[in-house]
Formats: sequence, C-alpha cells, structure tokens
Amino acid sequence: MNNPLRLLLVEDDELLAEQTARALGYRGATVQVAHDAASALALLQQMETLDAAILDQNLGEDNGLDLISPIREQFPPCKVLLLTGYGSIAAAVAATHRGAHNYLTKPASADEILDALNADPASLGSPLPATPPSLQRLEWEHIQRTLDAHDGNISRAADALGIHRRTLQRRLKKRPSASEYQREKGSGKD
Amino acid sequence: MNNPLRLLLVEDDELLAEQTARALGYRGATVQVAHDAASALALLQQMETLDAAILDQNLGEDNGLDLISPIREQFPPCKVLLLTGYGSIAAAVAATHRGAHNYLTKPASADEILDALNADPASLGSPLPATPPSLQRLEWEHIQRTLDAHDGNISRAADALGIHRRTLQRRLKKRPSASEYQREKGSGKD
DNA sequence: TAACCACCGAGGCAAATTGCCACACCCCAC
DNA sequence: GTGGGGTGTGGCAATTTGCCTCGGTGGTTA
Repeated sequence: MNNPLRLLLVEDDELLAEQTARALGYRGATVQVAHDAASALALLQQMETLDAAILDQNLGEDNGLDLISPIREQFPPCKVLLLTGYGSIAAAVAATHRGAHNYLTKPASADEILDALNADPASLGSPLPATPPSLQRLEWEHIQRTLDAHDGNISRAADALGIHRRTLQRRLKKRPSASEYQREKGSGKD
Repeated sequence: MNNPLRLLLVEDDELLAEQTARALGYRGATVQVAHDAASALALLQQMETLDAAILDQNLGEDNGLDLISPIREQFPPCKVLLLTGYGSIAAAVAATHRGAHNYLTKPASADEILDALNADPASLGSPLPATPPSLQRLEWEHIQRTLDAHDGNISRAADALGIHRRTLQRRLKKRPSASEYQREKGSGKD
C-alpha cells in the first residue's frame, strides 16, 4: 500500500469499470482502464511496468482469457485476476491453466479484488470449506450474480432464473443486507 | 482405450472407491486404489508408471491436495484430477496452482472422470456458459452434493442445507430424473 | 406531441410449498 | 427389552409462489 500498485482493469461495462477503478484508486492503486481487448493490448504496449491485471472474462465479443498470455509475456511477474459474472469451476480451472493468478465472480468489491491479488492461491483452499452453504445463501448469491449478468434488469433476470418476476421482486425486497450493489441504471434496455 | 490407462484412485469412502474403480475398469483402465494418503504414497513407491491419478480432496484427516506434488515429482507427465464433495472456485484454483490437471465435484461418473482427464482444461471454458442455470437446477445440484457429503443421510443434509427434513424428503421424491443415485447403503453411488 | 415499449412496484387471490407436529417402522447397540 | 437415530407418511396452518391486473416512469419513434 505504500508503493502504489500499478493495475490494468479491463471491463466492458464502462460504469462498473469506472466505479471499480475509483474504488481501487482510493486504496492506493494506480489504475488504467480498457473496455475491450484491443484497447487493452494497445494500452499494454505503452506500459513500462504492471503489477497486476484485472480482467473481465466476458468482454463483449472478446474473451478475457485471451489477454492472459500477452500480459504474462510482457510482464512475467504480473498477476492476473479473472472476473466473471458467473464463474464455473471449469472456467476457473481453465483460467488458472492459462496463467491466471486467481479467479473471482462478480460482483466483487475492490477489497475482494485486492485480497484475491495478494492471496497465494496455491496455499488457499487447503482447509476445505466443509460448510455446506445453506440453500438460502446459495440461492441469494446466484440471484445476485444473475442480476448482475443482466445489468440489474429484474424482468430478464427472473426469466433467466426460471422464476416469476413478481417472486424475484418480493425476494429482493426481503433481504435487508447483502451486498448493496446499487447502481443507478435508470432503466435497462437492449 | 486401446492402450490401458494406468490409474491411481485415492478415495476414503471404500464403497465409493470400489464402485468407481470397477466402473473405470470396465472402460479399459487399470486401476489401483488407496483409501488414505499414506497408503497412496506407499503404493506410489511400487509403481513404475502412472498415467493419471484421481484424488478425493477430502481424505479424512488428509488432504488430497498434498498428494499432487509427490505424484507429479515421481511421474511428471501424470495427470491429476481432484474430486471433492463440494467444490468451490477457490479450491479449484488452489488445486490447479498445485499442479492438478482438472477438478470435479462429486458425484462424478466414470465417464465424467475420463472426460475430465482427457480434456485440455486450458482450452475449455473459453465459451462462457452464459446460461444462467435455473434456480431449480442449481438447488438440485447443491442438494445432491450436500446429500453426498453426508453419506446420503437425509436428516443431516437437510440440517446442513437449512431446510426442514420433511421438505428435503418431499423434494427428493419429486425429482424423477437426475442421476439415479440409488445405493443400498449409506455411501457410494454410481 | 403522442403513441409506443420495456421496465418497475404493488395489490389481490388461488395454488403450491414449507415448517412442524405426530406416529409407525427398522436397524443397531446396549 | 430399551433407547437412539434414521426413514416414510399424514395432516394442517402459515408462508410463498405463480399469475393477472393495474398505475407510473423514462426512452424511442412516428
């Protein structure tokens, strides 16, 4: 934290990118942002150093995974963190094989991102969770992810989840806490 | 399948180990079985070759992850597949960093195991699922995993899931499909 | 400007699900 | 035998869900 981390954030949702970049900036990092693979690569060309890259796996038509190699070639010690709306175990394994340092599912706070970058993923996970997450918690997290993947659009998220819009509405209202995650999207559209 | 795969299976549930070994055997593999880390290491000493190892992450007091290094040191080309009752993304990343080839959650059929061994995990996962699993499906899978982790004990699984035993019973009866999951005793499945 | 369109929030109601009681039965260890 | 844990089942009230219906808002387009 004393020596500013130099970060590259690649995230196609511009709003989320800006928010995240700002949050990381507050925590003492120097953040550069790109919204697609091409501009990320262009940005990379001009860089002299890079401590870590945070890549959204889902970059419109591009795939964040394909950025891992170029980054690691240019800056071998650079850590790469993958973010995705929904993470699957298979995707996490694939990302790791390609050189990613860690893998997170959105929504991820700036603190979670920094923790994931600092953690040593090989030593983590040894203690098995062993704690079967309650069905409630699992559902809630899945709902959050789905909502995130649909830009907060309740109607479409409900459809994707296979439940009624009214039901999703009611469930969302019932949770007092959980990750706030409010963004002011006036109203989603295609 | 022409050239017999030589496999090492490490699984502490003896019933499940035997079933799995048999199923793998039917598919043309030569399988050796160990039920704990120590005997796995002992077995390893006597081996001349090994194509792949299938490790349960949860070996009683031992952790399957700790077997990866010895195996890979002795047989560098050997593929290592981790199995676990509940997989988390973090655990999958950890396993991969330690040299695992792939990572599966139980219950996994012999075919799934062989597929996971043959697949190139680095190339997989590129096409994002993008298909938000329905809440129903997610719940169902989680229930299956939890049930598996509790050796089929409905009462304890229900408790772990945070739902009423009666509810879990009713849900289980309602699913006609899914993996059959018939077993005569309190552990192992096909 | 008005006419759409997609979305959110909410009310109401029948139908389904859940939680929770109780009871019978089984198997195994004392 | 007795007790303890596990399963299967029934019944019933309380909650939740699905579904239909509005009204309101903000954008887009004729």
